[in-house]
Amino acid sequence: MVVRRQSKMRQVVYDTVVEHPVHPTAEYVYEKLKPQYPSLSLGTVYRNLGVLVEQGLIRKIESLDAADRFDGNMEPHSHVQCSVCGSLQDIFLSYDKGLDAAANRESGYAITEHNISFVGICPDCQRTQASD
Amino acid sequence: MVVRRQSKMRQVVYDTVVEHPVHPTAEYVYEKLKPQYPSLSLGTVYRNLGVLVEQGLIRKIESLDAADRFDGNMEPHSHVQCSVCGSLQDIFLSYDKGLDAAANRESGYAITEHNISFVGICPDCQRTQASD
DNA sequence: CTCGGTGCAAACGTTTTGCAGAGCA
DNA sequence: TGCTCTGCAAAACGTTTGCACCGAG
Repeated sequence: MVVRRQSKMRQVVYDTVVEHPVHPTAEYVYEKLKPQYPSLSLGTVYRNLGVLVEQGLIRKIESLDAADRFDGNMEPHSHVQCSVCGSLQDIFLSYDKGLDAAANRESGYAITEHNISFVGICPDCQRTQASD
Repeated sequence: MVVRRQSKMRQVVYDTVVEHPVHPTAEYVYEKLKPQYPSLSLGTVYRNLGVLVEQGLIRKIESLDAADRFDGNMEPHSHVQCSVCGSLQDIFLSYDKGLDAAANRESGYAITEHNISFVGICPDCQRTQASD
């Protein structure tokens, strides 16, 4: 891998992902930083997110939406996404190695990891729907 | 929902998804049908895949690749994708309702479903790598 | 001075959409 | 006839990339 320099932009991109409670999209990171760094470009955000993922500092997670989201919490954990409003939250479950073994038995694939993603309705949207 | 007509194109799109062992992308379905239906357009394939998903006849599944894939098997099951060649295969595991309950306890979301996706290396690629 | 980082804009691959015409019920 | 389906092409969308310049080491 290429040796990376310290970079201001990469640092603030990283901080934004880690600090933000909801796992942000690239677009969100861009919008968030733009006021403070008016010269920032979206390409740089994508480039730095890519570098950070490659360095194992953040993870890319899929979501119901089209856009990728990024997660600064590297502890193994799952996610639940609200099918109504799209909000995404962490779920911490113990990693079940038995699933990998079972999957290997069935498929012959050498399993390296699994991801469990939940779909549901968040507390806020439950309230909103109840009061309809 | 709008009342849908029977449609030849929708039928053949459906058949292609269901019959194909590997879960095809929209592009693949298009390429597969084009020789037999030269006037077919990619827009129609996308539209029909969308309608079929909406009708619950097929599922859209995420993959490591950029393009969505579609799955004509509606039994609840998981998938494993090869991180080397991208091949995708079904995995049948019993649905563990306990996971949904645990996720609900942790997040407060009303869980409607979960998906387990495995990443691994397929038998073919294992052989190829071993012989390197 | 060298090489990585950046901004900008163009390009990319996938998917959606507006429109006018075709065709089933 | 009415309404859905279709082909076509353009556009939308998230993302990547080529380029020239900037700046840290």
